[in-house]
Amino acid sequence: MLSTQQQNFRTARADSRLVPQISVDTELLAGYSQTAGAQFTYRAEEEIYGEAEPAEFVYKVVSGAVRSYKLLADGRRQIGAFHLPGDLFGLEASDTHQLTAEAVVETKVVLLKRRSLEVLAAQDVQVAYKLWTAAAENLRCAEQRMLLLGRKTALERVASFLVEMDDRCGAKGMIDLPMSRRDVADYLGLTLETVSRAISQMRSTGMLRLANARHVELNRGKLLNAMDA
Amino acid sequence: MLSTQQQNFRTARADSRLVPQISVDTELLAGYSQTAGAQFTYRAEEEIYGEAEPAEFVYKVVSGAVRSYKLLADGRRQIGAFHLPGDLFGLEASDTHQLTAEAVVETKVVLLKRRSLEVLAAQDVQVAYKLWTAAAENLRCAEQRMLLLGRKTALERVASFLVEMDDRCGAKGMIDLPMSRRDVADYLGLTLETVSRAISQMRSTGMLRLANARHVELNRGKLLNAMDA
DNA sequence: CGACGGATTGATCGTGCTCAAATCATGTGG
DNA sequence: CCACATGATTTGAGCACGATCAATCCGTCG
Repeated sequence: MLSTQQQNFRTARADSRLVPQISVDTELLAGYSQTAGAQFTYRAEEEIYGEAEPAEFVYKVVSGAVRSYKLLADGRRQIGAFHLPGDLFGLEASDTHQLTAEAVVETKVVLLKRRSLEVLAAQDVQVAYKLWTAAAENLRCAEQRMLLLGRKTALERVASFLVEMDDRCGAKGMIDLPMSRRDVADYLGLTLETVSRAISQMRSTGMLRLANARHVELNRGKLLNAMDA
Repeated sequence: MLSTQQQNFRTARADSRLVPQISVDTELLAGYSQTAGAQFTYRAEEEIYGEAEPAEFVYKVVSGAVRSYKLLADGRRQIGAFHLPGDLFGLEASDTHQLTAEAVVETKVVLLKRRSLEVLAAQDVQVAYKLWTAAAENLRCAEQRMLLLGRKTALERVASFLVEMDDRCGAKGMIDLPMSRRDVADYLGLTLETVSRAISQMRSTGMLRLANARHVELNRGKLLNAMDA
């Protein structure tokens, strides 16, 4: 089911303003190791939790990739975030999850009981403070995405996405996308055909090259011009 | 310059899942009263702070309305949130603001030094915890808006907006919009003409009535059907 | 090799945007 | 009080970007 390229998507996270899930790891995982350090592996396409389910755990991606999304009644889907190795997700303040989370490819995560995290936060100001900055960082990414979804053209959206992924992955200019064109489309508020056409157009204008559909080599200079803020 | 209807927009906040800025008031303002309780009034259209400016203060709306937005280089604007009486805004974890904030109409705010809030949070777990839930609540609203911006039709967006405003205002089913059609459009990722047409269509199908352009009476039942999730 | 799912490309359609004009509301000065 | 100016809103006409429907193309795996 899994291509090797998909399985190999586990590069180190680079520092970036665009990274949606934050690395509060230090403090959080100090407490984390005391409480519940279960590692778990989800198969590709497997659901991790559903929207409106009780938020029992917080997750940290070890390897693989996760998509968090919302659905409308008729099946329209908006992916709110992709979670890559190093990212935390499922960290709600409310007691139920706000989005559904699924493994995009085979994905290893470590689990932390939300309850114990809250206890920790109630005792340790450092942890509580980190929870705040984590949420605030996610909020900043969401604000950036609102600008993209509300006001950018298809080409700008795809360019922004590729640059974001490049920033979040290891080798600069070389991206192994773990997700399908449909996932990208649902992340950017487009259709998969429009995403494909945008990528083809970028290829023809030398903004990028494709080793295959999932492996992209960026010409960041040209791409950033097409991107706007 | 200001219509009386605009000045009168200061209804009490109702409890709602859609409210973007949260009421952490209790704890925060306990600390707040110790530190800096300056009240300030901004004229309509006046800038409160600019994107990328140092985030020196946190604000709480007393009366009026505030818009927070981002711009692209060519002037396209995405309003990330409207802040109504009772809402906090400008509460960043980073040391610079991520959006520009402007008074929509004449607006009274109370100011709190961000620095003193951080000091407070470092001492008091309750405050730090409240900061987290505040940011997380904002994040939840942002996730909801991403679904709207990425996947809803014009009609659904306007319907969702009106219901949101209704939930956030006092008298149910009666809304006094403080903002122009252009502001609404930039909040919903549409043009002002499309917003106007959507409202006209809703009027003709009995979903709402207009006393004037800014005063809307909703038929929530019919409206909610047109809205989807 | 053939089958399958994902991606690309093509042709056409439609929602929402653009450009433009008419209408309405509010405020000003005669 | 009314005529007029101004700005916001509504409405109209035509267009364009991205969606939809459909046909290959390609890579992977049986």
